[in-house]
Amino acid sequence: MENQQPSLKALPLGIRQKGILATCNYVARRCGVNKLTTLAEAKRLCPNLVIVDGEDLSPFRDVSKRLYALLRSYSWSGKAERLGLDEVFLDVTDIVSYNLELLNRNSLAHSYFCLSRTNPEQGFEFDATFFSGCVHGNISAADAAQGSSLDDTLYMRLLLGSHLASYLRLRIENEGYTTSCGISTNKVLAKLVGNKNKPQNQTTLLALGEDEVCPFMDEHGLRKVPGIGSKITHVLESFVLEKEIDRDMHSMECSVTVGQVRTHPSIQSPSVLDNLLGGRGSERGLAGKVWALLHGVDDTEVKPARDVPTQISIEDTYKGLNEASEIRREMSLITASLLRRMHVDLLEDDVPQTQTQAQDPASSSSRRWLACPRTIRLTTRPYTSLNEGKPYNWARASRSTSLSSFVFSHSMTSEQIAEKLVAETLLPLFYKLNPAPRGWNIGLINVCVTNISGPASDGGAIRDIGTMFRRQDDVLREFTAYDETPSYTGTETQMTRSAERKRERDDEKGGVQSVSVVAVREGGDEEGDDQEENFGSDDAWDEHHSHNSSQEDDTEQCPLCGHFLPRFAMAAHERFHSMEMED
DNA sequence: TTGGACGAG
DNA sequence: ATTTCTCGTCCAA
Repeated sequence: MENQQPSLKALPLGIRQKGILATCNYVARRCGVNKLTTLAEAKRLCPNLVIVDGEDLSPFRDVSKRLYALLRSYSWSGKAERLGLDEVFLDVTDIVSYNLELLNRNSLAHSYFCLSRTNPEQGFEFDATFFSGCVHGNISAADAAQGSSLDDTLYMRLLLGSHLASYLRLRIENEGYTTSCGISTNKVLAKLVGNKNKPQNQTTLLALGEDEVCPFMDEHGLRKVPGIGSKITHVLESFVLEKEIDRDMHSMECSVTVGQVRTHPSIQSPSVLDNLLGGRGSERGLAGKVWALLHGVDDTEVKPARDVPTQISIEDTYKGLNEASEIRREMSLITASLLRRMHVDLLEDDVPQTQTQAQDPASSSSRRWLACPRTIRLTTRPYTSLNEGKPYNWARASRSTSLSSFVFSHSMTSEQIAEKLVAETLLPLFYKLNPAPRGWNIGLINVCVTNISGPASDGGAIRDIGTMFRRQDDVLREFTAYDETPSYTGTETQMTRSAERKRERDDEKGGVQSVSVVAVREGGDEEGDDQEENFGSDDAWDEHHSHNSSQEDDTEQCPLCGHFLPRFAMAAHERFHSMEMED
């Protein structure tokens, strides 16, 4: 928003959804306005607050997608995990390792950071005698340790990470956005330290061992630790204070710090936590996970970048719907909206490429599905007036079924598809969920498509690694075409020990999923040891490239079975599938 | 596989 | 007006 209307940048701005602010900028936050504050409260705190309707988040998603693609294009490992619309984790261990070896220890002040393994020209000059941006931690102590102890490399790796972060943040700044960033050795530390100098600066956590990591963790409120939510906080807080905490679990403030829990005399091993947190599900890892988090230990990997989301859902809230007609109408609206999202996120990019289909009216419907959801789920929740139920009315209930394939038809209009879907799938699910003949009191409707996998109905396994890389490379090349930023052509990966990750945060928007194909790389790399992966030789790459381009001209892909057919045969082919579905 | 709990923005 | 709208992971039945 601020970018389309730069005049807004100096003003307090809030994004409204229903009666609350879904988010707001930092100017507004200085007035005491926050995420989730009610409209009335926000107006009171900040009378000149500019309010923008956030019912349609498409503009935010678009920006998010662009910036995510930008960050991702710098990754060598492909590890670029999106967190919400405006945050990204990048695992840059490989880039940092490479540049660590490039360093000339005799002239650190005139160093060069290489961003491409294949093109030495791509990079930037920097001064490796200091960290870029803010540093959290005791530099002199660490510096001393650097001289004496073995771990001078971690110090230098963090330093390199800080310069890479600055470079990437500058790229995003050039696009018109402000960012903050945390640089550390794992996700939880990077995220926490990234909070230190929001919203316009980055922070590197200079902590070389447990002796420095624990003090850093200790000062944080329990609830601030990502991964420790309201439930766990409630349990642990009650325990250390030796009393039941009555206060609404959702209130963000939690007086208890990580340190209080970590140093509590009764909590000296994960097994004690196990007793406290054992009660329900997640039995297996939970206690150990929490224990590790309290110590700043987090060995979860930064997830590989994805090209399609795993689920897409649209929901809306109401103050109690009771009429079948209303419910049906709202379901139609939601479904239509969901179909639009599926087009944006799952349909192949409408690339200018082939001129043949440029003015063909049917061209928009000839785009291929990158992936198809196989399941649809309807969730409802009863409307709860404010004082009726005190416990958290998170009473959602859902029913799901397989998603009929006519949804991917190229020969029906979106309106037809939506109506058919409501009539044949969603209403039945609704009645399964709410058998009551009358008196529904619907407070929320959510429609979600999930179980998204490749267009060929093969269960989602990526069988065609060559195609996968070709598309990824195309994405990068497109990007560099109009932005003259580096791209890389190799897809091999190399990891070394001592993972280093960094996280990027965009101010009001950012993050994303991109529309292309890379999908999940199956196969685990184990933490700690060097990882070598070699897929996709250049030969296979070329073969698929030519193969595929020849198909783009006069054939299209059946979204149901993945077959490529001549355009004129597609309608009949779809009828074939419809008949197939009947029985 | 399905549905719920929980946690993230 | 305390609950917006998503997205992801994990667990048990």
